[in-house]
Amino acid sequence: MMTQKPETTIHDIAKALNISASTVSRALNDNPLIREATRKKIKQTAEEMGYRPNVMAANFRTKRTNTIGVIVPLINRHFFSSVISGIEHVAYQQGFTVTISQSNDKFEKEDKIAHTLFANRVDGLILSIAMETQTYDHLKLFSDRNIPLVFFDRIVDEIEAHKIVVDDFGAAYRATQHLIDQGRKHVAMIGGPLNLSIYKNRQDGYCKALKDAGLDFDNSGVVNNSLTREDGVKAIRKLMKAPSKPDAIFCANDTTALSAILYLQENGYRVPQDIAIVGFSNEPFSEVVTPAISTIKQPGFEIGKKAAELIISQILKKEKTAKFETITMPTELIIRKSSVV
Amino acid sequence: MMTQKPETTIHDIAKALNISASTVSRALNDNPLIREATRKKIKQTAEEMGYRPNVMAANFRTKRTNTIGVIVPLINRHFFSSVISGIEHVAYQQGFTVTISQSNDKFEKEDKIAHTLFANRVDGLILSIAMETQTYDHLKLFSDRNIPLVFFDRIVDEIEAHKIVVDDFGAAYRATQHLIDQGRKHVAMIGGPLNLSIYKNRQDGYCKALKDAGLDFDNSGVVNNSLTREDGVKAIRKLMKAPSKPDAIFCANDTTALSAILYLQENGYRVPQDIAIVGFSNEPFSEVVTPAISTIKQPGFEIGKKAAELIISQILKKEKTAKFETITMPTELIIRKSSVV
DNA sequence: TTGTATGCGTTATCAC
DNA sequence: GTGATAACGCATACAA
Repeated sequence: MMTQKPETTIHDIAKALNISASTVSRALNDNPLIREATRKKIKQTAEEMGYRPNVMAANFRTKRTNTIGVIVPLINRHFFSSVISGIEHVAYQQGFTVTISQSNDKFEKEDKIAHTLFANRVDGLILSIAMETQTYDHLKLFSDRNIPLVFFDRIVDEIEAHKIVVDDFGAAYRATQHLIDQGRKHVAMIGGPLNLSIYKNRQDGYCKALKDAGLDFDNSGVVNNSLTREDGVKAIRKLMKAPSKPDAIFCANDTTALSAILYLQENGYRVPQDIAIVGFSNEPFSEVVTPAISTIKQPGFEIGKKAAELIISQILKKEKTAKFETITMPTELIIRKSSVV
Repeated sequence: MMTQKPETTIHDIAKALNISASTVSRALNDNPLIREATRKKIKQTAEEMGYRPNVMAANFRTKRTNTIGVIVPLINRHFFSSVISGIEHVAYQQGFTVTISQSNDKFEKEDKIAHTLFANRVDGLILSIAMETQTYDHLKLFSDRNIPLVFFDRIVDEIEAHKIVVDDFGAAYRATQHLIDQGRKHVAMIGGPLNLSIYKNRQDGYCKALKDAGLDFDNSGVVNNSLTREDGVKAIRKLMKAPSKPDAIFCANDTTALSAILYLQENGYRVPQDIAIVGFSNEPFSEVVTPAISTIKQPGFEIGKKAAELIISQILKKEKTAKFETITMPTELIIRKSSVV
């Protein structure tokens, strides 16, 4: 059983220098009221005595934690880890700490995490909601008390907050149009759950592109699922069993695009000659798979940076944010081998 | 300017029920001393009054944050984000929060982060050190004060702590042996910085395999760098310019294995016929690139889970950990097209 | 420019 | 079983 040597506090430093603790506190916080010489002496003594500020005490006192909470569906997913990386990058520069949790796309977990983060008094919350989430009381917890909230990717229309999205509609439109430009007439789609606006928007963009091109939109040409590798296989199988087979498929993510390509190759179809494919997200594998997947590039790192900037600026200015904006980040259609003969 | 309605505290509840705050505190913490009826009444009132515990105050008082700090070189890297995901998974179950930072492989940033996390009084720290890191005072900060520390992947021999590694030596040995088994005689290597034991061990395993096979080890057959995509290109270029060209290359990660494959294909070499390749880590792209990359699978998620379990068990038992262990997680050599004709 | 006094909300130590 | 009280370390309003 070791006896811990007690941490030195500002009082210890004060005593050592025969001054008051408040002066020490101010000096350590670079309060301009303190004379330069005093500050210098205090800082030096603090250093010598091995002083480590007790941030918990300061947080408790100031009711601020300098901590940003982040909830994503899955940490271990390239887009989300890129966003997290961007958030951390900015947060670090600004002296904030980042607490990360993953909802695993489950509402229940998201709900619990939100309550935990709230109880821990994070200064702000950045999140992309779970696929399952349909009610938002756990988020109102924050917005009701003016704790800054920033949504990205999977946003919530019902709550007022800054939101960062990409132009899913436009990107999907361009992707679909690109397939049509290649002379494809039966462009099918593998889509996500429509309660999430990003998937709704991607689907709408796809439909609009078909319509504008005068192609009749046939409902059997769209399969909606949760966009996993396995779901992708089921979806492509279903599409290929339909009476009128597609000659192109727009997939709402790269994972299902990959499923489709692998399935098609295994079953004797040629990609892109028989069936052209476009995905969404530009996963790391998309560039190197054969054929390389045409896709929509989303700037994950930049989205994270922007989200952190938005939340920190809200945290630092005390007034309630008057006007919330929805920021649309640029996307890029990357044309690779999977869609061009 | 909104006036925030003040949070209700245990004192408010106490006043409302004409009892003492300590009783409220105990009841809310399910202290068995409190009579069931009292507890029930208190909890109900707390609920009605919208009571939210002030975790900051409790942390301050108890000197515990229920927070685990994590430092990785780069969040946005599949292996690390998998580990983080595993850590979060276990931490969530056990009621811990996870704070993440990335060192970007810079010593200076790692140092600052360590100090910040320490000041924030994380209950424990899990980390994989930066490539640059050569001194460890910032980590002694923790070990000196018996704050649990768990290393994974890039560990530090000089500090006593639980460590989680994979058998880099053995895995590299098997990978190299596999290449030799394919009849390769000139097996080169693209290695990482040797101050990190994982890369040292991988290189040693490679050398041992050559030696055991009676192949003479030629120093010009190894190029060490920081294993980025670009470094990989430089390395393969250098290897192919050497007087005796390799007919196989063991790469210390999949990123450089990919660099090598792409470079070789562009320059008219066939993989694996002319040159066989094995990587390390099993990145998501490795399975789907053509040819698919033979590689060593590291259980990132499991490593994260194990790290979290180890640190939490240390946090919960108050005594100083007497005996530290180094846990070796299993790896698997996945043989794909890049190494087998 | 510095010092004094107070309180943040909770838990822990004593009492009763 | 419950209550009164102190203490955690710091920041700040106010005083000097």
